[in-house]
Amino acid sequence: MSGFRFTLLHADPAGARRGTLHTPRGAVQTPAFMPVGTNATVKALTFEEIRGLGAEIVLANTFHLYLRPGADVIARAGGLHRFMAWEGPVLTDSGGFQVFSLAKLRSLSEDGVVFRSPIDGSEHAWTPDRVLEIQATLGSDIIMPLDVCLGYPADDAQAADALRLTMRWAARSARRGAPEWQMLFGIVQGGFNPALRAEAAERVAELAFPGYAVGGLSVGEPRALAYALLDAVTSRLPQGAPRYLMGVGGPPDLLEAIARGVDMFDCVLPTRVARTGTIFTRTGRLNVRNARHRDEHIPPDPDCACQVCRRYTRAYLRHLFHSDEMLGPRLATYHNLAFLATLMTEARAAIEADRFEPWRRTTLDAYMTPW
RNA sequence: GGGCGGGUCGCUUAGCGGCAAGAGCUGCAGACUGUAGAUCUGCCGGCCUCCGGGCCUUCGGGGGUUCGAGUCCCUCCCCGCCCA
Repeated sequence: MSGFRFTLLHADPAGARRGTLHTPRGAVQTPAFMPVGTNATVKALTFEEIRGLGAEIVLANTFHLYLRPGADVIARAGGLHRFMAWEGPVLTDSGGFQVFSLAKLRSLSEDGVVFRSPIDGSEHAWTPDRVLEIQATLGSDIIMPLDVCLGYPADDAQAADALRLTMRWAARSARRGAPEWQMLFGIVQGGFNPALRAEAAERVAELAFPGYAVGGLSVGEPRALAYALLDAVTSRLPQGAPRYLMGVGGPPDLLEAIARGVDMFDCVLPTRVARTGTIFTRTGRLNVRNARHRDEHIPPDPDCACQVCRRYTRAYLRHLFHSDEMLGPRLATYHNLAFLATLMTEARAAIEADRFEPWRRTTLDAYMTPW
């Protein structure tokens, strides 16, 4: 794992952290939001645009790319970065989440999972080792171990079972380790019981991963519960390693999680909702399709300085969406990602200046939409 | 002038004696958190509602038959196609 280093630059008294994750493909300033490029594409945008809007790292998906076009194709292309023409760091998800949410799970055993492809029904067997091997073939920078993902609700017995298996897989993954040019994170699961989460955090931390992910949150559980679970986890992770909250990306959630010591995020929400016309603004989310925007000849978010907000209007975006023009999803996607990039930039500045809490409160108060 | 076909929610249409009346589109809203350009949900004649429903006005116009008519009959108007 040469070339990787996480530097904790500053910690807010309340717990928010400002850091830099150095990778062989560039540094990532944290807290950071990682746009999701499941199929080796952040839907609707080019990577030039992704770079331009301020993203320093993107997520791609092992599950999807393994099934199509196949990790071997990507390897022959010269690796994921060359394949998709993104020179910055890439984090790949292990595919654990997708095996449980998208595939037809055939069996779950000590050795791994057997599932059917949602694309062609073909059967595949994944072990923790195999998943690391696939990610090595893909050539991503930060990789994740196979884990067991639960939906909400899940009772403690289920969560404990899933956690035990996830932990044994984590131990196997840690033993195998990653090539020196990759960074392997550990994943903390544990369902919806704070005590179980705390135990999971401690045990994953014992495996001494260079970074830690928190999985299985924002899957339908009450927000207050998610925050409590997060508290239980981050307080038990080593200070010197980056913490990555998987799958979280609503603006208020990001601020709450940063306050709890999270450094990295990924989420499909900003890009997914953008494709149906929902955009983030400093006063909350809004749907540009709505009739009230028909004659609003103002920027999508008047408080945003992104390329979209500098050139286009709500009325125009509304027209694009109503006309089913592909530029609508493109502009909305660009704006939402730029919005989060800016939000992260502001959060970093606030932490550095020891004014994260007041900044967070002000920002949350202005952001009226409750999610 | 003659022969067919047709006029039902903004559009396209279903309906063939019990109908405030089905579908699709549009429209009006909502959902989406390790991806889903997908999809799903609610509303879409008016008024009231204790949300169970209640009342009123509707299927080109007028008249009629019938307990009951968008549906059957007469008549007028309009549209499309064909023949002259």
